[in-house]
Amino acid sequence: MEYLREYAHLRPRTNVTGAVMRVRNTLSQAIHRFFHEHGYLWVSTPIITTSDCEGAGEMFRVSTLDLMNVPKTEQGNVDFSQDFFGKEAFLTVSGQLNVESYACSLSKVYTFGPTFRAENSNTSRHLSEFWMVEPEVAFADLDDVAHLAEDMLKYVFKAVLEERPDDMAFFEQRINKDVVERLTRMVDSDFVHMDYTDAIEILKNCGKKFEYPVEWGVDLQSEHERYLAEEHVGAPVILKNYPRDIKAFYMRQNKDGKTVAAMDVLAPGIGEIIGGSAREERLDVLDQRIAEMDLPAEEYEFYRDLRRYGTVPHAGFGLGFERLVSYVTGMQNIRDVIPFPRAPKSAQF
RNA sequence: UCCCCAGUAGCUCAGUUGGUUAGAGCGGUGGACUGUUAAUCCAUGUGUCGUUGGUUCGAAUCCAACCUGGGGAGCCA
Repeated sequence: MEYLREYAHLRPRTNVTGAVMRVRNTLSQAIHRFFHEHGYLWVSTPIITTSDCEGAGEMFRVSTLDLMNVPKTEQGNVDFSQDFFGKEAFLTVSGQLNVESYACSLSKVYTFGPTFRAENSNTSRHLSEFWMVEPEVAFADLDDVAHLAEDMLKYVFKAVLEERPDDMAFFEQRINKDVVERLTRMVDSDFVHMDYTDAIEILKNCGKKFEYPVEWGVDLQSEHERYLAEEHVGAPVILKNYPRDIKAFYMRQNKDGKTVAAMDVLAPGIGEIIGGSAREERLDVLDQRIAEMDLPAEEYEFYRDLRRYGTVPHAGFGLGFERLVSYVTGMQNIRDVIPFPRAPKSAQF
């Protein structure tokens, strides 16, 4: 597979890539169909953004300035007022902040489009350019979107099993023998929902030695997530209500003052496939968080206005589309489930 | 970005106590033979041994840095 990535004329003609791309197509069609049938509107959020504070890591710069001859201000900084948009611009790392605006007017919306992260992530589950599905629901809480995630996953798994049995049989035979069985099992069984606090207890009492010790308040390491999803549950598990200190500023504070209404869906073999939360709709609480985390408040004005002028409780999540394709097909490397993978030091064709 | 492993012929790989002209299989090419069907037989290999530099009388082999890929970790989806 690594070798094939170097040959753009060959890779798409192989049986593996053909099967992956057919399943990928089925999954994306099924996602749109699921949301459409449930009354969601597809909102295409911008790919170019001038907000450098979307909160999810390094961004790619978008500019038409001449790199050999960059205009400078009197202070010697780069003069972005002469750039194409008259200010700094980047490729988006998430449509969430934008789509929240539309959730608060159209109630049930989702984005499905490319996102870009300039992180130096060299792993089999990260891409620099990947597609993300982000539903956002007004008047929903964390449990609502946890169940939405579960329903959506079951719907698209069922669609793949029904529409692509030939390709799934191929993956079962050649890539991963469990791939059909685990999807079939999941379609008609309830997901395990678990509080972070309970997960910590399970990890502490499981008798297994971890390289990183477990304690309430720590971020779960890969080895912990893997134990929960692969050994303890043996299926995707939904973890909820994480400590506030390890999560993003926009997640809704719980009453206990310690945790935040966040959830992750952990899939065996892949890890985090979905990350979501209830959004903090109370302006004073949000401002307090922005201050605590030392974020530039002036960058979040439109986001604050969304609370200031008639606020609405809402929640949503982000699904890494390629991670979903990886899980469904059993393909181990995420670079093999996208037509033209982009990763650090790698952007051929 | 960190740790580990790998990079030798078109492909898959062998080759280290450092030693003369660096190997095999497959493929390719030329020929022979043939009721073949993964044909067979004979012939045929001057390859920046990933890159750059260093150690040495001598480096594919030892050292350093870098590049690319794989596995793991971090970041996250």
